[in-house]
Amino acid sequence: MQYKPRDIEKKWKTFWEDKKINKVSNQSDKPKFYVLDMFPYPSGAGLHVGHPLGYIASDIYSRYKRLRGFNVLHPMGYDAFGLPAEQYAIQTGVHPAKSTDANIERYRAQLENLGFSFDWDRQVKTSDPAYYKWTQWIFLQLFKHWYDTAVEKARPIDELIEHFAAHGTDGIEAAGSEELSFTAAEWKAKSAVEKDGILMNYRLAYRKETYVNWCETLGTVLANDEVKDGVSERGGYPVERKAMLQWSLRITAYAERLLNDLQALEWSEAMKKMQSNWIGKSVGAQVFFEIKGSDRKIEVFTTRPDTIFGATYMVLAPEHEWVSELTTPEQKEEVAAYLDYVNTRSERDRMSDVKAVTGAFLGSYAINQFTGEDIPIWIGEYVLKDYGTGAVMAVPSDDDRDHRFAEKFDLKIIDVIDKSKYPGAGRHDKLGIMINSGFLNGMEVPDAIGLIIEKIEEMGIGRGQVNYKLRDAIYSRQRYWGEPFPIIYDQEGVAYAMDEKDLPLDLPELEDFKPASAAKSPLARAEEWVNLPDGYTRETDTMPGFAGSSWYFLRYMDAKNPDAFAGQDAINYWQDVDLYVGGTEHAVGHLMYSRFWHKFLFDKGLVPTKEPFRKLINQGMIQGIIESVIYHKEKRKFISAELTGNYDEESLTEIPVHINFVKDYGLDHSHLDEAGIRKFKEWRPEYDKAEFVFAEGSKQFKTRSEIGKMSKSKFNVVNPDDVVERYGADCFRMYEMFLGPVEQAKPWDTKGIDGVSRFLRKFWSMFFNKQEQFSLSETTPTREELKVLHQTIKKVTDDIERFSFNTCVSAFMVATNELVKLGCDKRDILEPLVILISPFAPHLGEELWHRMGHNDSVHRETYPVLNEEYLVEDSVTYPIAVNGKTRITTDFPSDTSNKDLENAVRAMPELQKYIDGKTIRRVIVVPGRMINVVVG
RNA sequence: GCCGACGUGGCGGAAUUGGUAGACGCGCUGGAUUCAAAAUCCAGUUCAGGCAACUGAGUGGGGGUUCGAUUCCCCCCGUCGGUACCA
Repeated sequence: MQYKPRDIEKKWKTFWEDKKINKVSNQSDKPKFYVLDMFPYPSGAGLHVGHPLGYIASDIYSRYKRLRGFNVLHPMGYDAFGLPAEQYAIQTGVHPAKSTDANIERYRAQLENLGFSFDWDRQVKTSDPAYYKWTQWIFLQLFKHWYDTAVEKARPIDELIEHFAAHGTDGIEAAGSEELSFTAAEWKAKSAVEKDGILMNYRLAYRKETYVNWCETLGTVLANDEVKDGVSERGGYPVERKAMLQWSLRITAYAERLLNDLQALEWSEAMKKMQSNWIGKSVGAQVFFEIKGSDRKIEVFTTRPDTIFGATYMVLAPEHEWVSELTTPEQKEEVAAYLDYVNTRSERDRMSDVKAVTGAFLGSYAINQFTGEDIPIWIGEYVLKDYGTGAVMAVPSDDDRDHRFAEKFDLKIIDVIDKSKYPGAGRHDKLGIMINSGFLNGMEVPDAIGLIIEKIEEMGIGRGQVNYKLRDAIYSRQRYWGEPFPIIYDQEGVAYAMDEKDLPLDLPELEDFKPASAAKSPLARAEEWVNLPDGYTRETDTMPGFAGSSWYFLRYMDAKNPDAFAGQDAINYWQDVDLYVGGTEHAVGHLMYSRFWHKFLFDKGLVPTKEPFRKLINQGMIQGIIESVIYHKEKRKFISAELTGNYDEESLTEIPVHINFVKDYGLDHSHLDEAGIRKFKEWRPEYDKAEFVFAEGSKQFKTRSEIGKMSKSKFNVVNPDDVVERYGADCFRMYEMFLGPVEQAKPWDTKGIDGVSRFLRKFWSMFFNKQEQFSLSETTPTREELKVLHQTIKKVTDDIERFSFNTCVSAFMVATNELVKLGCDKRDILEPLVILISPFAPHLGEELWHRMGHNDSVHRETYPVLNEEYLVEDSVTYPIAVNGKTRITTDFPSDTSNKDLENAVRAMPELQKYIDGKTIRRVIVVPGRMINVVVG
């Protein structure tokens, strides 16, 4: 009987569906286990072979946990709002909801094809009004809360208003954009607009002016990576920095908790480090600098207040609000020119380009109260508006960037730290002895920091402060395809929350998805929707991608609940995610926002856990091979890749070519042969007439190959459906695991799959006799057979527990090779083996299980028990090394003592030639492992 | 630039706590089976030298710790991910 995956897989899929095998209940006597995958964005290119990698791993783990007696939640859904669908709509006029639903349907079919044990009744879709009702609801809660730093907890905004009415800002410790101070009487006297402005300073969801990359021609805001060299990547239109009034979330209020709670998580150290670096806690001081001839004081944050005697100038971010005020008439022209330049630079450029030092002098001076000197005020692109206060006191002697800036513009440098006692210490190290620093002279740096902060506080010009690199998240998008804000404004622009019982606020229907004029979201076009009868207007921006994905894992717990984002019973049962599997590309963004939302819901008493994701496994990307042909733009010829050295790189361009046309793709000698060139010309008729230039004497037109993302635009997408069609889902699953460690990135190569396919046929054949009939022997297994079985149980179990699925597949191969060699056909061996393999190859396992005479699903079985007795060895093979180099191997009985081993080795005649007259200095015996003879 | 990860045969990778480097699979070579092919099976396969026994080298490069380093430490190179509006 041949192994026919196509028939088997279809049969068992139906069986599982009919018997509701994958249905998960929120009530169970079993312990719970929640396994979560990062849900996909349903792109138009469909699922490619890279997507399922993590899903397969988590599915294996889920099925394994079920066999071990857990009630396992393993759901799937779609991150359905996003830019690509909107761009597609702009190009084609197809409504994003329509294209998204079509893509979801395709994803669903592709996912089902792979035999995952998802409980599809819990599927979520972030663009579904029944879902985003709750995204909007959580947003409103953020809007209605402020963060009380005294109790480290979010509190209702009404309590803050009451406090203001009774005591003003007195006794308030709150996370805010800036520090405010007023009395109760002053509060009461304020207008509605003023009160709105003040509350925005405290709300966890608030509006403020922020800078964005604005592209006038495209009429839209661009992401940093859509901007290349100051112009838009699409079309090459100019991009400028523009201030816009936008919603933000006050994630900074939670910075300390986000940092501290990392400790208890079972995440990789690398991941925790990335998060903590992103939060970027630094301890230092806030200092106000007086400005000569002005009442203004410039606020700076510095981690090195000890170096304040060396602060010889100041640098403001070019966007700093006082730039124009502090610019003197003589400097006006220069400053304006510089601001024009900075406007064309993306934040990324400004941070990474450290060699090109740029700046402009404003003409004004601040006063360094410690040296008493006037210090010039500059602007420079290396100071970013949203980092700290957007202004730095520059200490060229102890900061690299300040140093480069001072050298370039010939500014004064005063050495304030003598590092001679600490050879090897760099400019940034907080080490050395203070010099040229008045009362600090002679002190060690750490002591000086303490004293200067005291002094700064005493002088009333600042105080010790903790600062975070983490910035509040901009939450507005001028786009159509996102959650509408449940916010309305009165004629004066005061923001009000919509009534919660009117949620969800549905997206209005539109014909045209292009941005509206004057930097407005497309929603501004839906005038009837925007303008309410009573004169109020709706917010026209929509929420960003991370809105829906910041809480979706909670919705799965109770996906259809109409009365809450999830019912309290369900949340109390499932608690949190035990295992979260997803890509490192989400290491900071998504994981940080989810943690923030979760903590907020925890403060509200709506979730019982402080952290959403207990354990995190990062899956590496499966990359594709990008093949391109080299085209000479002016000569309009294609150049074989090995000849490009003869041409100016500027005149050449790479044109991606479909990998199916390329011979030996991914290899050094990847090329187009005659047929390949013909296919290429048929595919891209615009190049029909172009000449192909070959290397002399060569018939192969070489292509350039590189490893990169699989994407529609690179024509290198490999669809799992095609692989499944040919080899079966079980083979695909095992092959993806076999490729290598889940965490590691690796290129896809379909060629190797034959090995796994051969293995599955071999495994299958163990259950059949020579007449190809299903046949098992009921005789008692030999010790040797039992050893193979129990070694495999041990290896596979250990490896699943440490998420090493590639070595599990190897273990199954090894076991099969050995059992076939032993001619084993015994039920007592093969039955446990089928259970063991069923998480990896669920259809194959089910088929064999039923053929063995069982009626219930193998996936409801109990995991085989390891018996260590069968693993005991009588003898150990010792490698014997001389000076660390292995020379011979010999068997010894397992219970030989170290002393006996040493004596036996010393006496071995075959070892003498390696000792070669030298003396044996030592013999190192590692019991059960190896023996090393040290000679010299 | 900054933060993080990775680098082992022709290829994907294994070596779990510092203890036989290359498990398992692909590919390749030779053979069996076949009219032939596919499929299957057997043997070999890190590199260099040698008919062989064997000898030497070898885990991106350089240095260090150790009886012993793919594994630990320092420096360098390369690739990938993130860098706040791609998802």
